[in-house]
Amino acid sequence: MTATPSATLAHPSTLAHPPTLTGPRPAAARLTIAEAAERTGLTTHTLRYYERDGLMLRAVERTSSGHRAYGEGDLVWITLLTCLRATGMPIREVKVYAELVRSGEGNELARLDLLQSHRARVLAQLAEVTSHLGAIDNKIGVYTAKLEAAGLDFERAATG
Amino acid sequence: MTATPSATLAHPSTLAHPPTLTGPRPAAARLTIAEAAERTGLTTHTLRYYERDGLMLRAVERTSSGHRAYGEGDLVWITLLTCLRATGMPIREVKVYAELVRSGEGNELARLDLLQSHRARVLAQLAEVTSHLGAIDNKIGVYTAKLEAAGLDFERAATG
DNA sequence: ACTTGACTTAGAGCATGCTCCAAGACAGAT
DNA sequence: ATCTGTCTTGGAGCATGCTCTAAGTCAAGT
Repeated sequence: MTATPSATLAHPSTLAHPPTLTGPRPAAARLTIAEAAERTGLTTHTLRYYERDGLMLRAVERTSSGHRAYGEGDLVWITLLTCLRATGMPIREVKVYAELVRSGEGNELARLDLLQSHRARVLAQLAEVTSHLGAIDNKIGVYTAKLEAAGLDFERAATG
Repeated sequence: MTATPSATLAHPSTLAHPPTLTGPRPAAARLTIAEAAERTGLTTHTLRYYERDGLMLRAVERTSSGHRAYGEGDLVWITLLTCLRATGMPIREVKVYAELVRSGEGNELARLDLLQSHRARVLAQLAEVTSHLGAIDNKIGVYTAKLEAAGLDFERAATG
């Protein structure tokens, strides 16, 4: 389980030192897809699916044997994806955002627009859910009162 | 367009007076499925689907020609369904709730349990979304600052 | 009588977002 | 050398929740 010297990238979890890379990334710890899945809370299936579907900024790096090697930047990006998805942004739109980021600087206004209109939708949805939750709370109140009354009756009957 | 006397139920929207019903419901205004759809914000397709799928407390009444005639109670129930669905309760579980209500009094505790655990899930989800929204807000802040800085640069360049 | 329009049904189709499968590659251990 | 475990791929499958279609019924209008 020691670091094996390799011209290309060996299996990430076996590396004590970062290998020499030909890509544009600086040396950093790499994770297998299983490790990335654990850190992000997604499944390996979902990670592959996201990459296939164009949600990643670029193809994830590979080891010499073709296995994915996730870097810190990948994890940060996946975390953002998770925020967007968890707030209900459809994959289609996440893809648009990814394309904007991928195409480099100069479109910050477009990114901001996208995020802000998403934000507005999320706020609207939060308000809607909260309001419907209020109605459900009322219902809960009705049943609670009913059961409390029944409970008192029961106690009265049992006591008296 | 006046009320037509009928032994059974005529087309609801043509009725000036409630017809005599053999069912257990008291006389009340009845709505066509299109009207019910408009009032509830659902589509006629969805209303039929909900009924087929067992989400209604009982089969909706019919006119003599077999058309659905929604009563006040139906609309109230559909409103509750909408609250549950809009807060993310799966149809499967709405069906369980409907079955509890349908089976009459005596299971108020079960209904309360169901509603309360749903409420807990909704609160958890609201918290999660709110937290992720915070991360998105940060991102928005970053882009806003960036663009403001660029705007100042632009103004400086244009002015000086 | 005929047209129009809203309704009926069973059942098919679709959008979304995963989730899983089968066949194969490869590294490390025995 | 072979076994084990983790990975790879393309593509199929699935759960949810509608959404729509086709063929037909019916009542009212002309």
